[in-house]
Amino acid sequence: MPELPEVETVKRGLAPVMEGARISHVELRRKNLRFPFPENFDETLKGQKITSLGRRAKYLLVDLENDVTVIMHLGMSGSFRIEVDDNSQIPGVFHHDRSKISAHDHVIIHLDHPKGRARIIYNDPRRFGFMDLTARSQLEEHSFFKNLGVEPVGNALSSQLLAQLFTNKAAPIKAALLDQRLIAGLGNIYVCEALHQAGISPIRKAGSLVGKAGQPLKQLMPLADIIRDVIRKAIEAGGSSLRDHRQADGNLGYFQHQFKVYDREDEACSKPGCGGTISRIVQSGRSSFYCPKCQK
DNA sequence: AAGGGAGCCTGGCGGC
DNA sequence: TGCCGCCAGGCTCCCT
Repeated sequence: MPELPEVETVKRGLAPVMEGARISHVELRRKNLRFPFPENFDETLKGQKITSLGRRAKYLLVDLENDVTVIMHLGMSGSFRIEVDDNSQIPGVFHHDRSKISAHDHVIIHLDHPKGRARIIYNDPRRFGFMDLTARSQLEEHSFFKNLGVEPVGNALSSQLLAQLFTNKAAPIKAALLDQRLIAGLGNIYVCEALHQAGISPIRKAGSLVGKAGQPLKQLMPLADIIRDVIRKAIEAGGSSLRDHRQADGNLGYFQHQFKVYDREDEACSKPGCGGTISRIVQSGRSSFYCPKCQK
């Protein structure tokens, strides 16, 4: 499920149960996801109090009181669900029907929260997700993080920065925006949506939006604000729920209803007065949806 | 050296 | 109904 807004939504859903809770034990139902779990994964978590949850790009971060951070990535199909005991009174967490543990439930984190017991279950059919451990102080040096670009929400992302990142880039802007070393957290959906709003074709070479003096060309100017806006609105909507994929609290995100181009091949472009038709093309192995009439 | 493609996995869907 | 091929929100490695 996870681009940045979905991971942020997961974090917010898990926080009321996990923050301040103690991990009584961890069940690993297999020895690897995309990568093997670290040797000492379950022992390191066992007995630890969770001090806070965080997020960097599409990574979920779980801080423990022993200054270890658990790094979690949901890949393409990872999700969490929360199950609480009947008598639990954990604020902001509602009781959901206890479901059976299924074949793709790979990790179960058992929690003692001051207001009741709970368990956090990680499910991932395709197993592109992964988990790792790091000392909190070493996080930025970790191989997952050391080459990550700026967060797309927040002031670091500006048209000036985009111009700088795109200078002399021959790659299509679609690929540049998906490159986590430039901007960290964007994925296929939100890149398609942002480019449509900005009226920029995904095929356009990134470097062609930058002037000779390295300044953002007029067409590039609004893109930074548009990206920020798309991501913020998606977070507000609780992310996007494709194929009924649920958030950790059991709710569905609803941003998918606001898609203007993603998965809308052959539909009319929604831009007022455009009259174009949404196309699907493949760029570096991934679908790009765009309107050839108003995206240049 | 940057950019494109294959590979990692499983499940769901549409077409025949 | 059944089978087959295609597609999927990510990321890394390898080849050119």
